[in-house]
Amino acid sequence: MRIATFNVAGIRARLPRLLDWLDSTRPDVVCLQEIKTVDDGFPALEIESRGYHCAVHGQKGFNGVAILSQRPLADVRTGLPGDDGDEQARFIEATVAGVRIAGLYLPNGNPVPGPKFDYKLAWMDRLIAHARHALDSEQPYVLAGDFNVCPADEDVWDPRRMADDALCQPESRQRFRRLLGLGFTDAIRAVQPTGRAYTFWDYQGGAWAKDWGLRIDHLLLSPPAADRLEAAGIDRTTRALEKASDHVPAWCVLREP
DNA sequence: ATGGTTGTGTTACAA
Repeated sequence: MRIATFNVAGIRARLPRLLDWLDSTRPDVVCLQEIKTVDDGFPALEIESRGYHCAVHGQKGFNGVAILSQRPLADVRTGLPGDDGDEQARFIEATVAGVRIAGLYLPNGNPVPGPKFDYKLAWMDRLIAHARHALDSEQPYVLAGDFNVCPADEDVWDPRRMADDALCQPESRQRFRRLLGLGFTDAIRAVQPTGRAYTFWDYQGGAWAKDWGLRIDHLLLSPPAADRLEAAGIDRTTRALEKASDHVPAWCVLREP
């Protein structure tokens, strides 16, 4: 089963690129972030015409997540538990062929310090609590999405210039490490333990041309999921296309049981 | 030097 995550930065602007990529790579499941539209604005017909079911958790103008799957999506849940007052559409979860898959768009958190950074850390605490609960099941569990966290300095084009950024703060990294401490495996680092594996290049300042990137899109696998890990990678070349997202897809392949 | 780019949905805001 090939599972991918892709921050599209606006589903309507990105639809041609997304459809081309679906046709050429044919992932079984795709977690999308930053669709930036309400449920009714999601181009479900076009995506269904490529053979994908859609589960959507949208929001007007900002955020918004979705899961696409060639096989039917079961037990869809939307919203991260732990704060009934949280209106931001950043979390969706569904089961495909016995694998529980969460698609998440973690808050950016800039500027630091401030209320947005406080919200990021609180959101990560809720994610840790939810993930710990999900691990109680023997069911394979995958957390896939834009985590807005660079786990280590080698995931940053220039750690000194990014030192004040919310994506690189010790508090953000500590919470990411706490997820790994629960037993999750970082799929990309499992196949490529060191070196550059960027998934994001800013639109500004010619970042792509200079390879000024960040690794912030991740797939975390529970132990029963990691046992089935066969391959993982990053579709770097999509960043060079016309009308590209500032993120590229990251993916992993789990052996069929 | 407080810049630069993109998307959404109106012309400000988030990333």
